[in-house]
Amino acid sequence: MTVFDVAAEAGVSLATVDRVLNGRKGVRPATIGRVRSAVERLGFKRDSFAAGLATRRQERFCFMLPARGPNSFMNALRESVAAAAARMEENRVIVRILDYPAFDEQMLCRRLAELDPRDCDGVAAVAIESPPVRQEIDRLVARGIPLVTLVSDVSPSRRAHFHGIDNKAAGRVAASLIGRMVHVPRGKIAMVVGRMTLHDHADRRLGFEQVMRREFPQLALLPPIEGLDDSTVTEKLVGRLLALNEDIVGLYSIGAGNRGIIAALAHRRPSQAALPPPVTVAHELTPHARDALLSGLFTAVLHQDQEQEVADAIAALRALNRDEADFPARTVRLQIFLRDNVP
Amino acid sequence: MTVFDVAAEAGVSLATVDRVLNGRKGVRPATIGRVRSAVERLGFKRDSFAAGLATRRQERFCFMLPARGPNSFMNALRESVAAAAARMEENRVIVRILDYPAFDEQMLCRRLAELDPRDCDGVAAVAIESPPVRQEIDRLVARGIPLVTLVSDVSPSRRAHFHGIDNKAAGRVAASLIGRMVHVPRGKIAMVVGRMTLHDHADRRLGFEQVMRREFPQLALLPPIEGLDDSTVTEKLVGRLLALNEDIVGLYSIGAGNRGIIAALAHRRPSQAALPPPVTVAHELTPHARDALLSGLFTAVLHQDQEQEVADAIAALRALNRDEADFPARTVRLQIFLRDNVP
DNA sequence: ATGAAAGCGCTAACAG
DNA sequence: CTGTTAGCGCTTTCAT
Repeated sequence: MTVFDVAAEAGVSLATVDRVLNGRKGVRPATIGRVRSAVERLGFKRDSFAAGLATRRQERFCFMLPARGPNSFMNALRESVAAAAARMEENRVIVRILDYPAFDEQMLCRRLAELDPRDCDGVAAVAIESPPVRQEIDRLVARGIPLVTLVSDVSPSRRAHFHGIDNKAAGRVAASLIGRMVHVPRGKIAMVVGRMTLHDHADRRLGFEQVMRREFPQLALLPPIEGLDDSTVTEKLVGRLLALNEDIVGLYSIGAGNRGIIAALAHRRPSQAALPPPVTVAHELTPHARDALLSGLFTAVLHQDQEQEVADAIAALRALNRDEADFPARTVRLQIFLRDNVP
Repeated sequence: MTVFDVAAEAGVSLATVDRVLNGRKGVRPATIGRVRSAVERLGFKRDSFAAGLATRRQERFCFMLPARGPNSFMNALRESVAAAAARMEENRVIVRILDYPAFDEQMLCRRLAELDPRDCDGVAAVAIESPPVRQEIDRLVARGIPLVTLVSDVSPSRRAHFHGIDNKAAGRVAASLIGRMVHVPRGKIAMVVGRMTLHDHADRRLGFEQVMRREFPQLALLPPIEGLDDSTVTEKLVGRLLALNEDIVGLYSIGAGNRGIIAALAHRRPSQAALPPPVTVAHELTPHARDALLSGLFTAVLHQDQEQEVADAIAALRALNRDEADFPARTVRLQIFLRDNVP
C-alpha cells in the first residue's frame, strides 16, 4: 500500500498524489477528488519514515533560558532541554540553548533582538512579564520567528502558545491542601515568591489568595515576601518571618529557593518547634524538596513535568514551522506529590 | 554526515559500519574499534527516518482487555488503546484489541492459549491474579510471545514488565489524604473494592491499611466490601453500609463503580446529611468522578495516565521484539486531582 | 495542471 | 569476517 498504488487506482501519477496528500496547490478539483477517493478506498496511510527521509529539511530552534544559577528548577529544565535536544537530533531537529541573566529583562530583550530568521526557525523562552519584553516578542514574531513561552507566560503578546501548568489552578490547589489540613481554628498563612514580575509566580499567588479568602477566611494571609529564587535570601527572610509570627500555620512556597525554606523551617526556635509545623506546600520537585517531603517538613509538592513541557514546546515549534495553524496546545498537568508518591 | 562518510573515515564498507552500529556480530574487535572512533570523530548520528524506511518489518501486538461493560475506566482504556493503535499504524505497528469477560479467569486463559506466535509478536494484558492465569502467561512466554501486564499485574510470573501505577503507594496516598483531612477525633473508615482477585485493588488496600493503622489509629477500618466494579451493586452495598454506620468519616473507593458511590453519598439519610460528608478518595477520573469532585462530593481522585500506560506498553513490546533486554520499564506517575485541578 | 525520474540514508540479501 | 548491490516509500526537481 504505497503512493504508487494510490496513483494507479486514481489513474494519475505519483507527483499528483503527493500534491493532493500534502495539500499543495496546482491540482484540478476533479483530480483531487479522484485521488481522495482512491486513498479512501485503499485505506492508504502515509509511511512517516519514508516521508521523513525524503524531506531533507533541518529545523533549528532556540531555547532561551535564564542563565545557570542557584535555581535548581531552572537547572533541571536546562537538563531536560539538553536531553530533548540530543534525542531530537536524529529527527533532524537542532536545538540550541541560549541564556540571559535571571530576572534581567533588558538582557532578555537584547538576546531576543539578536535572533536571525536565517538560522533560527523558532524560539521557546522562559519569559519575564514586562512591556519591553512583550514588545520584543512581538517584534520577533513580526520578523518571522515564531515564539512559544515556556514555564512562565507573557500575555497578551503574539507568542503562539504557552507551555506549562495552569498556575492559577496550582495556587488554588495549594490553598485547598493547606486549608483542609490545618487543624487549628485560626492562624496565619505565609507566601514566598521569587519575584512578582514572574508571571507564573503572580498567577499562583492569585489562585492561592482567591481560594484562601473564599473558603478559609479564618486563616489570615500575610503579604508575600520576595526571595529572588535564591535560597540564601529566602532563608533569611523566612527565618525572620517565622520568628516574628509564632502563629504561622501554613506556608506556600511559590517559587524556587526551597533549600532556604527548608533550612528556615528546620531551625525554628524551640518555642515554635513545640507547635505542630506549618502545613507547607512548595513547588518543583528538586532533590531538596524531595527530601523535605520525605522527612515530613513539606506536606506536599506541586510539580510540573519539565520533559513534557519541553517536548510540547518543540512539537509546537515544529507545527508552527509547517504552518499548521490548528496545533492543539495542551496545558501540562499539575502533579501533586505527597510523601507516599515521591518519584 | 551519513554511514557512507563513516565508512570512508574508518576505511571499511557500508555494511561493516551497519553491523557495528547495530551491534550485529561477525566483526573483528579491531574493526569495531575503528568504526566506533570514526563515529565519534565525525559526531555521526543515525537518521531514524532512513533507518525506519529500510527495515520493512511490521510488528503485530495484541491488547487483551476485559470486554466492554459497565466499567468506564476499562472503556476509557479501550479508547486509549484504539487511539494509540491508529497513531502507531504509520510507524508500522499493528495493534489488535482482544477481550475476555470481566473477572473471568478461565476465558482469559483460553484467549491467551489461542494466541499464535505467527501472527502476534507480543501481548499487553489487563490480568487477573490467579494460578491458572499465571501458568497460562508463563506458557505463552515459553511459546515465544512476550507479555507485559497493564493496569493490574500478575506476579510472580514470566511477564516482562508491569505498566501501571504503584498501587501500594496509591493506597498510602489515599490514607494520608483522608487521615489528614478528617477533623473529628474518631470515626470509621470504609473501603470499597471491585474484587480482591484484582492485584491492583489488593495492593491499594494494602497500602491504605498500612498507613491508616500506623498514622491514624484513632480511625477504625471497616472490612472492605466488594462492588464488582459495577455501580448498581456498589450503590446498594455502600448505601447499606452508610445507613448502618452513622459515623463513617472517610471512604476509599478502590475500584470502579464510582457512579454507585456517588449515588449512595448523595442519598444519605437526612440524619446523616446534617453531618459533614465523609472525606472521600476515589480512583479513575471518569466523567462521573469528575463531576463528583467538582461538586465537592469527592475530596480527591487518584488517577493514572492511560495514554502513557498504553504507550509504555507498546514501547516495551517493541523493545522485547528487538531483544533489547535493558529496556527501562517506568512506573506510571500517580496523579492526584482535587477540585481545582480537574482536567 | 500533470508526469518522469532522481535521490534521501539506511538495512538486508547475497557474494566473496 | 567483510564488501557489493538493490531497494524501502516518499518528496522534489525538472519537463511537458
